[in-house]
Amino acid sequence: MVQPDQQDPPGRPYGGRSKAERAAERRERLVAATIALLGTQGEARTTMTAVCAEAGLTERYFYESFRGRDEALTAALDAVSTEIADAALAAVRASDGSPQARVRAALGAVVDVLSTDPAKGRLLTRESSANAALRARRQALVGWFADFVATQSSSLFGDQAWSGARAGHHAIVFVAGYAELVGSWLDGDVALDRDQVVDLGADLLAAVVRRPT
Amino acid sequence: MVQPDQQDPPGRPYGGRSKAERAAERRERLVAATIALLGTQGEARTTMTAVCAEAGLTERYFYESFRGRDEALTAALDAVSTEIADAALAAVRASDGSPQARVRAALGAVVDVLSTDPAKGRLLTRESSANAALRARRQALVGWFADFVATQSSSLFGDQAWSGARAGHHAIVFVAGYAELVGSWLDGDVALDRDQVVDLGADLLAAVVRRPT
DNA sequence: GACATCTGACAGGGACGTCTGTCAGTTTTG
DNA sequence: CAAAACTGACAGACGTCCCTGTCAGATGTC
Repeated sequence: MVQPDQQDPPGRPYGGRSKAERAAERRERLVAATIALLGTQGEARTTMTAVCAEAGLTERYFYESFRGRDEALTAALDAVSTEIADAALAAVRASDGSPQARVRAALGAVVDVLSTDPAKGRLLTRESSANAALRARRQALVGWFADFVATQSSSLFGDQAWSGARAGHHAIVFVAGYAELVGSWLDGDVALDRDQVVDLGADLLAAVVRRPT
Repeated sequence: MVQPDQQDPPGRPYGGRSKAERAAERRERLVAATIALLGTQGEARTTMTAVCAEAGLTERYFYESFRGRDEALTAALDAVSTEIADAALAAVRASDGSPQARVRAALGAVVDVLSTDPAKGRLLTRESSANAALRARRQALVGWFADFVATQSSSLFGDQAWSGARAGHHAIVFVAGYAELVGSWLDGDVALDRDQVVDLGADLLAAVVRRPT
């Protein structure tokens, strides 16, 4: 019998790390490379070959983590999305001021992430609809962020806020619209400073999500 | 001397129409075909070959009107954009009610154009950022529509409206956000009827562009 | 130390789209 | 009726990217 004693551990350590660790690290490098390329070169130039070169890996390892180019693109979009969602949530939790102050904290956290690494900003605000797969994911994310905004607003503004489906529709407009504005701001097409962009967002969120008094 | 008597008219009639007429008609067919393909098949499948086949013309005539694929794509986007701008302006001029009623008339005209021919809706709300060239044109159009909205709002709402740069920024959010909402509505992801979508837009426009009283 | 696995480099088939060129047949002009 | 322009069909070079496969060398286990 040439059968191995155990047929489950088909991976052996290498360089001191297990197979799973190595694969995870490679995947991370590939995602980071995809984010960098998407945000600097654009979707069209973010080819599999380019991603592998940027990550310092060969095509074989690409297929280890992704079924194809689209999966890497959506993974990059997901990574940036969860990062800003986490940042916004953490900022809300860390803030203990008025609802308006909490909104500003959350928007400030988002704006800071996207402007500190402009590649992430461009990826999220511009390249996120450059591809059919990205577009589908972006739509889902807009819906997710809209729900997030509606829920948070409801708990922040209480009775003063819309609720239910209407709040969701208004939030969609805010999320997509503010993303566009931030994108233009990152491009230098909007003459505002960081605090003004945040304040503008807070004002608009209040105007859009709160009921007329 | 074999020189022609006149060197300017290097085109002769054919089928009863002048060269310029024929070229213009072919260009129109190509633009219509591009709109149809962009709006039904998506940007990726809107290849030059496909556009020519859809228009019933051969590649040579493509280059008669466009330098390349990108020019045809942006021409299609421009055509739909001017159509809805004209429709909105005509609706405002035809309406003689309150500012709110005029806004509803304008938004209704836009929504009707985009829902009557869903291809135009998808093209404008989804595929308009599927390509680097389209994205650049879309950004310019968002700015243009935002100025349009700000100007119209200013004349409709008078002192109650923001003015200047701030109005422009708010209008960008409204234009991009409402486009997203209409796109979702066209996809069937928003459970509203036509009038509700229009009213929602009118409410949001008022909330976004008017000063808090 | 022998053997299996892992890694990186690279070559090349296959598919697709762009763009140019040719060629026969039709319509118009002189 | 001849010459010139117009039209439509099509072939094929060219470039790019996706994806698979091979191969030598490095690193591990037994």
